[in-house]
Amino acid sequence: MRAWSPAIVLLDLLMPGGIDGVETARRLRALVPDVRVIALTASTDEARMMGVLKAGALGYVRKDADPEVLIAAIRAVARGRTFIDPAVAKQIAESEMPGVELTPRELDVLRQVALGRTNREIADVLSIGEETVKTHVLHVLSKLMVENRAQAIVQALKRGLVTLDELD
Amino acid sequence: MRAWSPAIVLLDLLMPGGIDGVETARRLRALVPDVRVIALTASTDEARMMGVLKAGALGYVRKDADPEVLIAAIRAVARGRTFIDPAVAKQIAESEMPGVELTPRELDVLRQVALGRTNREIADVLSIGEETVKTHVLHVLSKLMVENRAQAIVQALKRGLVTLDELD
DNA sequence: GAACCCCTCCACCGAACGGGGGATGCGCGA
DNA sequence: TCGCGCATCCCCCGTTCGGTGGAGGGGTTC
Repeated sequence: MRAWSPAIVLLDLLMPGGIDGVETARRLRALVPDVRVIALTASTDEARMMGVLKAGALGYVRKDADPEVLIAAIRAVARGRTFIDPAVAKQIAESEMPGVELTPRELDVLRQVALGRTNREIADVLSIGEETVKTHVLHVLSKLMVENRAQAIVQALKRGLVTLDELD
Repeated sequence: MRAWSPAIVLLDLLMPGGIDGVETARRLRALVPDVRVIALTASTDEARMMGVLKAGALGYVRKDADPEVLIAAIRAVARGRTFIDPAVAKQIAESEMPGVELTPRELDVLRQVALGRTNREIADVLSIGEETVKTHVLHVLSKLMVENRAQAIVQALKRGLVTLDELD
């Protein structure tokens, strides 16, 4: 059974009527510590992914991924590296972002606000009226569900609407 | 697959018989400027870390880190933020702390400012007078060499006086 | 065309902010 | 003892913000 020592296991997490895939991975690694698990899944459930990674899987690939991705995963894992399906990574990245949709102009104003500019200054920079700036700012505050520009800045940074690096 | 989707690369720095991971990161970013690199490594070599960050990586995570850390890194990097494995960050934290020296009280006030609180609210939270808060705020603005609280927040974040995670 | 969003602008108001004067007390080190 | 930094408090003043009410034009969608 353990004749092949460091092997790679492509473990299907989709086990409708069976054992939990996460538990399987855990037991597998308990039995054969050197085994390298690549989780194959149809879902992109984040909780599940974390679970399986905790269980010791090195790779995580979606079933509908390109064969190249799977090959890359196998190669990476064979070398002891971790590999996460870019599609999954992307999905995680975009998940749990309470869809704030700012208009382009509102984003312009928000960036200026994050620069610490006053409404008057923003108006000059964007070549619009100060009243217009105030309108945009109020819309931004409303959409971000905050009460003032300080909180707006923090939210913008948290949501990646603005990055610290571009602030100077 | 939207055009602006940030591509995230989990780059393994351990490349025994191959190219230097740092160089790889550099070339990667040269080819695809928008790519966001997370460095995965087994070592905690500080020089190497600085090198790869200089090469344009946004994240730096140890291979033996908890999956949560990896997820957090992906999230942060997707939003354009940098992410350093807390374990690694802690290790190098002692080495350098450049910059401004705020008194403990000023730091308290600064954190409250970053929470978007008004002077009046800060006064209540810290159980001091509003006038006192104003004094501290003015001192902070002066020390950080900024003109208003918005800029103070940005500077505080840049200098690590406050972190995004503790803001809620 | 009607409904709707986005961008632009205006007036008014109270609250909050930034900056300038001060002042008192406390502790710590020269 | 005498500074000096820190923390606390006070008044005054002009500017800026946040919130409310609008209004008009351009664009898309149905």
